[in-house]
Amino acid sequence: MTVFERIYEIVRRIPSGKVATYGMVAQLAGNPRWARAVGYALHSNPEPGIIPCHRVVNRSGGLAPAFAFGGEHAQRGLLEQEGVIFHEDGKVDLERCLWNGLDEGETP
DNA sequence: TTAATGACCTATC
DNA sequence: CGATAGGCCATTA
Repeated sequence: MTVFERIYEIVRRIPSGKVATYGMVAQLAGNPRWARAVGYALHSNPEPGIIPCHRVVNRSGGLAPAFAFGGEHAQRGLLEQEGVIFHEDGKVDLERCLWNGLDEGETP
């Protein structure tokens, strides 16, 4: 049992059309300082295809400089396909697509 | 066990 | 706004 497993649980819980930040995942995982561990966990990506790493972005709303799926371009396409809004800067609209941590409980 | 690594975050200049 | 520095943590070799 590792933080690893826990992080995957959180990432998997991210609903489509929304994105979560490493810090958020870390916090949901149990500790807000696992941000780095989260990045490492996804980098390891022991279960590709099951873990939507493309839904995980940094605090700026931008992805890693070298995404594993095929680059940031691939991620942008995937997120756009899910309904995530992107800015001209190539960053995600955290104001609209940032996951609040709830599977369905929105905040109207 | 020690040392090294990393897809982070925050603060400061 | 861009760049730099430091700090935190877990995983791997």
